Amino acid sequence: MHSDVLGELGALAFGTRLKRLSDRVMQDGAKMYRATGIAFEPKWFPVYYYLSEMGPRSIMDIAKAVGISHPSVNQVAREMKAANLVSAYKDTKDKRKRVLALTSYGKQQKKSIEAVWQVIGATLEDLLNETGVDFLGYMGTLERLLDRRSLEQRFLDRYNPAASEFEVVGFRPTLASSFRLINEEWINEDFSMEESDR
Amino acid sequence: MHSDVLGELGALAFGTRLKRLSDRVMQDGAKMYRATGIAFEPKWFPVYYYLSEMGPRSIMDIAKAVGISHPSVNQVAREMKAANLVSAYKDTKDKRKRVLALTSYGKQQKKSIEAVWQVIGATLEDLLNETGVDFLGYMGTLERLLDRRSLEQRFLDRYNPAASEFEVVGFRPTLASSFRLINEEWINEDFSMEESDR
DNA sequence: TATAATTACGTAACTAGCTACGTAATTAAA
DNA sequence: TTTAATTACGTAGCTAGTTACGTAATTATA
Repeated sequence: MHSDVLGELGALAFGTRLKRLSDRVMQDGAKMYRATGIAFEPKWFPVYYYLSEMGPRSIMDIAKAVGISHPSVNQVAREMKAANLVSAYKDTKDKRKRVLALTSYGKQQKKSIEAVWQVIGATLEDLLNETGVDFLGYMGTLERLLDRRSLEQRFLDRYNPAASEFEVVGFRPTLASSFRLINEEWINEDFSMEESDR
Repeated sequence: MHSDVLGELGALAFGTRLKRLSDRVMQDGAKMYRATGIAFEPKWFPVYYYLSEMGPRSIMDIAKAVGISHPSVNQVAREMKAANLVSAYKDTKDKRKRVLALTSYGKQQKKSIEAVWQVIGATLEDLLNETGVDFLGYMGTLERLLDRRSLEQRFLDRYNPAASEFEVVGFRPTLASSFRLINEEWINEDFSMEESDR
């Protein structure tokens, strides 16, 4: 499809490819819901599912459980409220908390939504099966590896090993500083602009 | 880390998890560049790499090659131009086209950028190796499967098989319409709003 | 060769996440 | 029991992509 420069690049292009794949899947996800005519959006999925399984929960509970930031939960909540799927009320024990719950309409919709989920789930399952491997399982492995030690931390340990907990050999500390130096000169660069700006 | 409701859900949560993982990797990607002090952003990566390998190329060429939309390329181009990494000029043969090229400064920066890429690449390679499987390879398989037949198409064939090319058995066509019906009633719903709105 | 269709591009507005920051409520510490 | 630290939340504004749409240039067709 795309001639795909990214394939050649190995691990370096992992992030770019992952994002491209994720964007593709999410876009088609939205199209799938739209095709069914159901009033539901892909980004509501984790919050709706969590509330329907666990009952009323606070904003932060939800954020932690589904792995997104609390402002995102808030945003989703506003939209789902507008669609009459959830309502919100203050926790009486802890007045800082705002608790979300499915409305009766929200609960009642579950059957229809689950029917759509069933088809989407089967579609994805078939796709993943076609890879011939346990892709979801490997993705889980990756998630757990990053839970243990973030990509940033992994990078920093390698980039500036002197600052690392276990004081590795080291001729690297200079590397970090040299990048910084290289980068500070660019201001005095002479450069030749071409035409066409729009 | 997150108690993770999504793991239980199997293939259905694939998109959500993929996005969450991709967001995580891209965020840390930005942090890695920042840590080096280099004036470079993750989203410039595919465009910069493509131009440095292929020489001057038009907006659409780039968009197709790296698999993003042309407005995105445009946006990236504007930023890279502001950073003096690329310049743009009209194609003299085809005046619709605008061609991007690395500036002399842009070319000259390649060594420093590649030094950073080397460390990022090694970090990612180690991470991926820790999964114990050829994760990139499986991701490639998935990409190719979706190139052949999009997720949306796979869904539609299953959801409304009558409309499919190969006229499958079928008691499903009704499914699509029933969803639509269910969904059109919701306007007349009675619903009980609770307090707390902010 | 005139006209229709297509292509390349730019702009605008939308999406779904994020960080940063401020405020109120709760919990811990002095 | 004051006071300090922490937690929960809301708002604002950023990010990196998207779709939709308009215009100019090229290509194909009648």
